[in-house]
Amino acid sequence: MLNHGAVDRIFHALGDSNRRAIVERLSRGTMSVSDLAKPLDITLAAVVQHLQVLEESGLVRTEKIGRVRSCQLEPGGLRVAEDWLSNRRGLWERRFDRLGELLDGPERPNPTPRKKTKT
Amino acid sequence: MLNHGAVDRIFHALGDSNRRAIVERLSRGTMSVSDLAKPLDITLAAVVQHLQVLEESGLVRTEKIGRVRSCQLEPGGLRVAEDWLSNRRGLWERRFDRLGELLDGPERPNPTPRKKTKT
DNA sequence: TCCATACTTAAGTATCTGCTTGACCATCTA
DNA sequence: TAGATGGTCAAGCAGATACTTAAGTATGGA
Repeated sequence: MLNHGAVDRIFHALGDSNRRAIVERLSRGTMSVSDLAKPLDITLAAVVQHLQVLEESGLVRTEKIGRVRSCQLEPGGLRVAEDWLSNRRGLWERRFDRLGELLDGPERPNPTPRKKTKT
Repeated sequence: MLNHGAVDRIFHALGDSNRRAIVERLSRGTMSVSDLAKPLDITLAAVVQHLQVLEESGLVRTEKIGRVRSCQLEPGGLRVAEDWLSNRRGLWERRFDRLGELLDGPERPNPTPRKKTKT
């Protein structure tokens, strides 16, 4: 399971609940490492390690100013994950619609915006 | 990190690349366990274990018909993850916009991190 | 009935992960 | 300049995780 594309790193990073908690807090605003650590019931060092993972995955950007490291969300990272999910869901739901058509005619209450059929 | 809400289970499940590969294939159509296993370079038993995790997280539904277990995607599971992500991103981007307005216009690429106030 | 197919389950293992401790460095404030 | 504050780094450990093997069950077909 040693893959390591961008998507892999992002979903791996989001797989941990403390890291998701960090993303959650950062979505409400930029924050220092020790501010992030405060409500987290783990040591500062552990938070730093989580931040490393988050930064390598592209979900978070950090910048050190003086002795304080300021952390902020990188929305593009979230976007990548979101897109992966919505593409998969889209594929499935389109397939499902087509099956519905086959089974009982063109009576779909949910009009999927159809573009060109690829493949 | 022994949380275990729905979101936790879903992101944990998506954290593994083989499990994501399974979701990927299932997004293209219903499939049996051994069909899923074929391109995966791990044993059938391992695939069954991954499917267990996916099913418990609500990302996949399976049904046994005769001796074949047929697996399909549960789009609602993907939806939960998607929503979590887009909510966080939304929060961040809305904050970002507001800050941009405050500063001087709708196009601030780099919000200056404020550092002077203590407490 | 016999064999193959399609899983299922349990037990064991190697590797990974999250976390801690403790020593350390850099910056700020009095 | 001294001490406090904020963060960094490395080593090590316990438990989680992904995986394997091996033995077993249920179903389908000849």
